[in-house]
Amino acid sequence: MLLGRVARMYYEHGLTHQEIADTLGVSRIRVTRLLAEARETGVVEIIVHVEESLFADDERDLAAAFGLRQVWISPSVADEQKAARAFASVGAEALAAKLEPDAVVALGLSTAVALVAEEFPDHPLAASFVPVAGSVSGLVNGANPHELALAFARRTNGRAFHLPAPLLAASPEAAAASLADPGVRGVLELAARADTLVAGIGGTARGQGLLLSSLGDAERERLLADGAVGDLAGRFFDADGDAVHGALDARVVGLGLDELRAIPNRLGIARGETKLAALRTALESGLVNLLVTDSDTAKALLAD
Amino acid sequence: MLLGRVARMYYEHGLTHQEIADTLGVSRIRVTRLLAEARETGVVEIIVHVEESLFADDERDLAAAFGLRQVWISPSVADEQKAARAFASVGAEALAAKLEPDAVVALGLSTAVALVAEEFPDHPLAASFVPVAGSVSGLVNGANPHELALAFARRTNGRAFHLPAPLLAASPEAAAASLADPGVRGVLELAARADTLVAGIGGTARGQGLLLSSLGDAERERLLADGAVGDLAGRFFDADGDAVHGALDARVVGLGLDELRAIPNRLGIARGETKLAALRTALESGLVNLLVTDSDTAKALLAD
DNA sequence: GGGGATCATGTACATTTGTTCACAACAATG
DNA sequence: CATTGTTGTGAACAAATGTACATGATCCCC
Repeated sequence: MLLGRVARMYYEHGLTHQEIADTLGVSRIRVTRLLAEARETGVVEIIVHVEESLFADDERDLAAAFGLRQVWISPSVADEQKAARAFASVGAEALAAKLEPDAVVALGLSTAVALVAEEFPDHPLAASFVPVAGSVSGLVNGANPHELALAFARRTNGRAFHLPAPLLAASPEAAAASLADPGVRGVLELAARADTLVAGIGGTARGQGLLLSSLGDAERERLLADGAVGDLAGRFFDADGDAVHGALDARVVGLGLDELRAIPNRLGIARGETKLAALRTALESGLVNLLVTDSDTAKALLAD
Repeated sequence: MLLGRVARMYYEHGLTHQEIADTLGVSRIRVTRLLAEARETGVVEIIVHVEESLFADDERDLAAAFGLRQVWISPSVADEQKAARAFASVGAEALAAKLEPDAVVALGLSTAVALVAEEFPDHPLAASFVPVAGSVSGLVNGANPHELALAFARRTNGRAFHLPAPLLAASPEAAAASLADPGVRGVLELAARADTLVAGIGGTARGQGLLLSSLGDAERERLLADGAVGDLAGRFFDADGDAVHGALDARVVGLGLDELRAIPNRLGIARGETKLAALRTALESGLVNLLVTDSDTAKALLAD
């Protein structure tokens, strides 16, 4: 077990990579890689014994300001990749905290949620993961609700459901036909009874979010004219947090805004300046009652 | 709790010192130091999940070759300071493994044992620590048996005993007088009944060990002429592992070699080329039945 | 027995981390 | 009130670590 020896020499005896390489007769780079592997595989476990969360005060303030049940904040850093990972791991922590064994989790389609799935720890909870809307067509590498449900299910030893329908049907009639399908309806009914919703919150900037980016400019303009300020799991809402019913809304195959709002735990996952307006509305109108965001966004939300 | 936030940002979110410093508005150096503090104070705990020890095969071979009950080997590295610390921490591990609550531990005076005391983990065992010989006069920073016993006692919430006598009396008569003192005798009798002896093994090179370095060259020559190859806790032995009785031996205030040998667990702690001959004899003659050494010394001992 | 992919490896470099030093602020001591 | 030690600080440097890329091995499929 070379890996274990390397890990112990490094973490228990404080030798450098080079020293370990010399005593073991391997290259330094190999030691570096073995150590990375040891951390990834859990051979090396690092525990920080701190009860309080990183931004405890901001989390408390945000919860109070918007009447949220709980808030989690990840650290903002310049390095976007790192910030995204930190954000996702805080999201995973938040979801894990709310998840009970055999829970039913409704999943909104969102790149943020997809990242959370990646970071989700391996804990056998046997939960069920159910998409709240159909899939986008084409390759959207890993952000399709079905893959997403699968990723969560794999990590929790749970079950993943598939909604065999497009997120956006070609016409209102086609959407209605999809919804009439027993398989589709069954899954959506299950999603509606979920304990917990996990969804991203999207803004209305051009090209933002999986739904908007699949629309033309004309349709987007129409949405804005109808008062849309953002979307939750594929459903656009206006400045009061009410659903924007229109041509687009009728083509979406998924739970409606009121059905989403009926789910007890509604965990919103969003960060970034472009999402601020949507986020503010979603929080004020109670669309979500649990929030994961980053510290910059939190500060902006609190700066009122 | 700045410390905790820094630790979590670093270990849970993988930010760099600089990134943490920027988000928290402190200097990078401060972050570096806080992280070091977090590791030292145990706020950050690093566990390596590996059952097998570092040099399991050599340990097994050495135990078999010399009929030892158990052997612990620390990694040898060029950096002497680091090697010493690794050695000491393995020594601490070994002693901790053999220590039962309320045990009586006899302590041989040795810099190696002193280092072990430094590395000994804080575990409340309520053991008693008893010197097997008197103190050296003058300042030998931290290697006096009394300080040594205190250091162990502090970390185990145990009791430290003091032997109010010099290691080396001015004359055989003075030594006898010391031994006649009820306080001294009481402590030595307790030491003789110890469950475990922890002692360094010294060679006979000039200036080596606390005892030899306090002698003149003439006395050392005399010792060699009498056949001494090394010492255990202040008592010199010859190539057969038998006591070297002579002018020096009569002046030492402490347990005799036979009394040391009567202690059930005898943990020898020694490493280095200069100690090889002494170590080999001590092992072959059963002066110790438990051994802590480093990998270079282990290899040399096995190369027969 | 060739391609062609995948994997492991090491070199060279970039980044990150740790350490030494000099200085300043403060507290204890004469 | 000077003085000595103690502590905390950051700048500058030295060391350690991580990464991108190039190379060579190995396997697999045709």
